[in-house]
Amino acid sequence: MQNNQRPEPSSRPLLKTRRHLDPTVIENLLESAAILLPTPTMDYALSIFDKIDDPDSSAYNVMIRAFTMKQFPQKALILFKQMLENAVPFDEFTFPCTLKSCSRLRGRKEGKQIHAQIVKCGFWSNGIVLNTLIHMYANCGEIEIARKVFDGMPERDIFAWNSMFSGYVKSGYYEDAVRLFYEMRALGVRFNEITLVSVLTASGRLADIELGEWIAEYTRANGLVVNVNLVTALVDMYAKCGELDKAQRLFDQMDRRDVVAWSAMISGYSQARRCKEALDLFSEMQIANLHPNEVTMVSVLSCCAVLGTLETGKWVHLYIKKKRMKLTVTLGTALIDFYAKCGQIDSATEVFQMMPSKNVYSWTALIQGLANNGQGKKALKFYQLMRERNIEPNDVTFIGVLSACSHFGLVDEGHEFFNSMSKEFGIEPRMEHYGCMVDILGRAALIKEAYQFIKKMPFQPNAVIWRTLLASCRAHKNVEIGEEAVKQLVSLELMHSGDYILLSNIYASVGRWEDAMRTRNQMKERGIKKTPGCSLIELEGEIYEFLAEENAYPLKEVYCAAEDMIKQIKAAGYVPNTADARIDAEEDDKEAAVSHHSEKLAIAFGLIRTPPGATIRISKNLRVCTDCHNAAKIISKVYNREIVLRDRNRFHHFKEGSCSCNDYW
DNA sequence: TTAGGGTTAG
Repeated sequence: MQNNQRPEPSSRPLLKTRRHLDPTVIENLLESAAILLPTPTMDYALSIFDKIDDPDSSAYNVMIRAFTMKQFPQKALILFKQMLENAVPFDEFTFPCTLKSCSRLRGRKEGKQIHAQIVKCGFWSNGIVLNTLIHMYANCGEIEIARKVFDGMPERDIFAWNSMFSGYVKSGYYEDAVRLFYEMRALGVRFNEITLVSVLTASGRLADIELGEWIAEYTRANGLVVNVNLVTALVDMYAKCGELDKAQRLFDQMDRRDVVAWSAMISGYSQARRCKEALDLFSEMQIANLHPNEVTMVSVLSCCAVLGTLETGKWVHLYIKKKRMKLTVTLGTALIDFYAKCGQIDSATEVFQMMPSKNVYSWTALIQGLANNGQGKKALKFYQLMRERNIEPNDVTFIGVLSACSHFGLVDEGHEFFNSMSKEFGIEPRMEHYGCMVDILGRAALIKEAYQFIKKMPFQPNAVIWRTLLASCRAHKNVEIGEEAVKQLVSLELMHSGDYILLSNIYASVGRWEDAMRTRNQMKERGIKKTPGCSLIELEGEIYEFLAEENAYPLKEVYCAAEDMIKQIKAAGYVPNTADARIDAEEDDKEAAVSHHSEKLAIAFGLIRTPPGATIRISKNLRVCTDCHNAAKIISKVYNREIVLRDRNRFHHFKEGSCSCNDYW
């Protein structure tokens, strides 16, 4: 070239020689522009395509394939429609990519229309077409149709089997995936690494460690440990089977760890509720210079929510914004849940409103968050809005809705929602929903009604139900039904230390101090140890301990001080109840959940008695729960006191009825 | 031209 300049990326030389009219040349050029050129857009390819007078099937196929590959599935389908309108004949290469685009878009309607075209054009026996058809149906939630196509195939290759496995796994039919794998082996069909990845996901979700170990052994024996996808699936399987040490060891041995491998390991710790370790690993990931993505952040935020590390979570949110990460439904929901659990309900609402798409999880997280942060009316408003948007609620949504009703004494509404579950939505109420109803009635002082409600339950009430009733009896001083609840708990052999404390407090509430002491002594005699419900008050370096259940202060004095504070809280419009403590606690820490109530009493006592400027430290590893939070807010206003509550991770500063929080690690 | 790993609400 004389002028040393590169030619413009156009077809000028071709035009000069008029070779651009040669269809073979045009098609090669189109393929290069659409598929081989590493450009993220399709502008150049489109300009060539538009110059072709009557594009044939091959030209369309190239464009459809390129749009599918470059993540423009919508455009691929538009071109397919154009082919139909322009009567361009489909061939065997048209369908696989078009169906893949349908899968990406979860377009089952479009997929079915394309299926009709496949039958019409006589491609119903083409193996590759059928394989992608299975994949499309399985990905669009039509797993039964996918299976019908699979079963109807005269010959199934590895693609057909793998499409079926991944379909089962993506739809959550893990047992079916495992069953099919055993069938495959019984038939002597060869599987490959891709098969194993899907089956590992299934065995992890089912906690089927036996199958998982078998695959791990197979992987080692056949030298497959070089496959990053397969090893990541193994790490994930071990983590989901509760074998975190094995998962970590395998992760450590990996030569190359990508963002998915790190995310799998972080989520492993997160799901095992080993949140501190998950966050440590997240720091390590950054030191290793690996960039987290949306999926990593979901696990990280979930840990921040559990630990109550507001500052860390806020940093994660800033990072998400700075890196312009996509606010996916999952990520948005994790953010809502994080902010709500840290008491920042306005930020949770803001995130919800920013989300481009929402599902039942996001709505439920917000409703639950609002209900737990004392905004029951708003929670119900969002439920109404959700219904107006035609989002179908599920069983979890109703736990949020019913708990909003209980915080606000909405008995009639509670009944209506409870009845609507099965009538309108075909959801049979579970133990938890009955528990919510008992709580609603109990908080509203309808103790007899709550008791009758339990009696009419269609299945045996569990200890939580009786404990909820017992807590209501304590709040509303009902000795008779309280004793009945205890009788039931004794018969179920599920009496906890907290139940004795509740019964003792019921006696105390009606001035039966001897019975109150007798109940506590009974607990000691029966060797039932109470998790110390103590609060520590840190004042000028000195630590003062408050033990509610011991005789550090006479029972009567502790009780009356707590009662006085509860009156103040009620006067300010909030109804405290032990059910919140139970909701707040870790699932495996029931003992702590129950003792939390006594702790709140101790805090109440401490708040009133301690001098200004004191820091109340929450004992054990519990978070400052909603009740404590609200109590402190109200006390700071009513008693005009500055209060600092401190739990494992945060300082909560209360002043004039509002709160600000700081992480301290 | 078709198949694969990590994520959310109780």
